[in-house]
Amino acid sequence: MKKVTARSPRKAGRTRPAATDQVMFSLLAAAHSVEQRLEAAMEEVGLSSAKFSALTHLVGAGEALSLSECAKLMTCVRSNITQLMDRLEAEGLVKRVDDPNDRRGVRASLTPLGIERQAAGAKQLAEVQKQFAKTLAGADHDALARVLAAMR
Amino acid sequence: MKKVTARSPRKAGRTRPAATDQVMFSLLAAAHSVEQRLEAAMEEVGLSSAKFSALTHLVGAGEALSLSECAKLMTCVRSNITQLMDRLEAEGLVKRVDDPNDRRGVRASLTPLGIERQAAGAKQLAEVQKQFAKTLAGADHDALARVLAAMR
DNA sequence: GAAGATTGACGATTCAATCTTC
DNA sequence: GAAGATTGAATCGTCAATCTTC
Repeated sequence: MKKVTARSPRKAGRTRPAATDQVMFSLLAAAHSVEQRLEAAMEEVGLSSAKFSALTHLVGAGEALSLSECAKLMTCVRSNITQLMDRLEAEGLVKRVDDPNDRRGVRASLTPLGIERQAAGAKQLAEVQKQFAKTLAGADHDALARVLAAMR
Repeated sequence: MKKVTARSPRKAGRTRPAATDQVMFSLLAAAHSVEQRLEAAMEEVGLSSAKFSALTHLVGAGEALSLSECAKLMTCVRSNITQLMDRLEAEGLVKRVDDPNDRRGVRASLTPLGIERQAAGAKQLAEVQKQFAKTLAGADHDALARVLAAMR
């Protein structure tokens, strides 16, 4: 999906409260902007959000995970993981290993390079988060947290 | 891009203020959820967000638009529009017409079916927005609007 | 040479169908 | 038959050529 930009019927001098109908679009636009920054930051270390997410889950697990487990953790469809792992494996960041207990299963195992890359990604993420926090004044930050919690 | 789910280290009883580090992820998750709902609503009338967006810009313009103009309005790359128009044209929602003034140019023209479909999409969008507004209490709504305006 | 559009390739995502193994 | 993984096709997005026309 993406964007869904809505025309902003900004009446000349009006700068005030995002027309109540537009709040939803503002939310989407804000998230989109954050995603862009995040994606750009990841690209600096040769990753994408999807790749970083997969690596992070593997690091967090501390062991090889079956592709199905990865799919569950990333809340996506299995075939997605299959292809994501194809790309990660092609870059030497993970390696597929046979599941010893279940001959149907395949587990994704981090390579040293994968671990290293994940760490680099984590640093990038921290940077983006720091930037994000700085963008929001303290009060706004709390207000946003409260509102988002309310609509979860 | 997508998601970037972060592990939520929710300490037992803690329900409080999304750990300050997680606010950014909450924002992304909230937007993701809204996008899902929007996409689902559009699908009910045989559209996607991208298709609806293109149709809406054409309706708004009130005339055929060059593909470059569409790209500008949708803030995306020209080749994206080429393919989006391919799909819209295949469904009979728009028609490519030669630009009379510039032999390089191609303009996208709405068909009656395209107009009708856009109206259906607009209805779906209104429904999602209504739902969105209802989810947020009045105060939260205003607070969100203010915060998002501050971080734009 | 620059602008308009297309094409081809790839990333990320989904779905439906298939194969192997439980 | 159900679960694990893969494959193939579709959408939506990007970029890097390429072709035609200005």
